[in-house]
Amino acid sequence: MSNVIQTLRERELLQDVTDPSLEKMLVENKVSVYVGFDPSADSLHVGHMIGVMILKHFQLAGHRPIAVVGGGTGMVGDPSGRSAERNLLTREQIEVNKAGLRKVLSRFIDFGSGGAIMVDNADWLASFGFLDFLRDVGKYFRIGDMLAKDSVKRRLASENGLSFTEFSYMLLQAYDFLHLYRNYDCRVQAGGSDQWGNITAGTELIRRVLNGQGYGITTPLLMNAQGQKMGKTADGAVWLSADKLSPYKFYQFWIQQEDASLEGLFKKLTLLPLDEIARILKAHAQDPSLRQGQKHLAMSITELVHGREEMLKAQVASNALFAGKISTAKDSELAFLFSEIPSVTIPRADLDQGIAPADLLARAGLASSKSEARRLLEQKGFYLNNSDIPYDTSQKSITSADLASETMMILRAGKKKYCLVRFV
RNA sequence: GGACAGGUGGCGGAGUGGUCAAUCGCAACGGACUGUAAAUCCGUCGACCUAACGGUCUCCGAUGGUUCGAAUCCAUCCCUGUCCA
Repeated sequence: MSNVIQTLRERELLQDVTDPSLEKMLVENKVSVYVGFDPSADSLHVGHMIGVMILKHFQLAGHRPIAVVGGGTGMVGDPSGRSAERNLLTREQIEVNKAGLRKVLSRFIDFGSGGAIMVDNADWLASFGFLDFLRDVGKYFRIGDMLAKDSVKRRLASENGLSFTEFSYMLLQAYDFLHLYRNYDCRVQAGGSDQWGNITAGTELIRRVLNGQGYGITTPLLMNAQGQKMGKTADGAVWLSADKLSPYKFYQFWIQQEDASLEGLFKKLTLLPLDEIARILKAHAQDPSLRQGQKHLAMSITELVHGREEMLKAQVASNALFAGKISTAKDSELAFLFSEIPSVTIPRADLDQGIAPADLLARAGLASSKSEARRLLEQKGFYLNNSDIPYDTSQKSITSADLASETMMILRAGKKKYCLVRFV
């Protein structure tokens, strides 16, 4: 059996381990490992990818991943790493979200027979009576220990404080681990570095109740070179499902990464062998302006997340758009872009009458309001049909003379935000 | 239940009767430089109308009130924190 801990270490996926004997244990035994996913949305985003990759590496090393969906804990809310209590989710919403998570996860991890499993902690938490919980779980926790947790200390010191519900969260997560340890022979829990307190609460509980040995590992959070959390764009989170973020936008997100982030992203989020990563980075360093590294990264991750076909489409669309001016194209050449990049359809009659540039920008969604569209025009940030000179604002309206092909027009806001408009 | 401190734009945080659509920082957006990087510099950053000058509307937890005029004063309510019971 391969040494998964060594693999994680090499790929910058390992921050901390609760006990050094874990490495040896994992080499000698085939075990189950769990990562929890919060059902606060119906999909996962890049921030979750680390946890997903952990499960993936464990599976590749012959272990069994358990994806725990927090249908029960999601009703409470984890205070770790957040500054204020979040809104509680309804039972119905959690069900919807759970289904979404399963769909995304199954693209990474093999849930086939004998493979990974997914469980919902609502199955054992929901029917757990409060008095039983206090007696069977609560009595193993010391208030002093709980108050000493970093996540609790920070919140107590903040002006938001924390509610009893949030304070109790660690008991629930600790109990999850105990339950999985008992029923699924799950020996390891992995999570982001902000989960350390919750994870050790679990290993402690296992020790006290069963005199057993559970292990925990934490991973670094995804950061850029400036140490800021990664994974947010202007549109929000970088989702892993195509219906929340198109493969084109996903691909673009990676294309736009800075040089300094490449190595870590390759190691953490792709399955490329280390020597190949080294080779790519070396080639990139020869002439960074070619952006070979970013292109390779975008290809690898997009293929992993959306599949080869979607990756290729995103790649072709990107290459077409970022190649330069498009003024005498044919509909047949542009049509494939319509489903790939942000697109709108506008009645042909409107175009024949002439559309004010600010109107068009707002309708295309490149500006959130007309005021913003005007601003963009004023600042020379609107480019028509990929021209390299900004739209001439002395022109009052856009007409059929501005079409790039028979029925289409390509709008660009700033350097890299595109919209394809089709007039029918 | 009591005492005190708070609730301001995506976030942080000024403002404490008019000159406030609200200083400033961060984030975001546009431009310059580049490589669809980074760093730096310049500009913008509630909505609507206008080619523009400019104008209109909504806004400072909620609701009422005082005033020619309120984010700023008063009342009630809601929420948060700290301490006391």
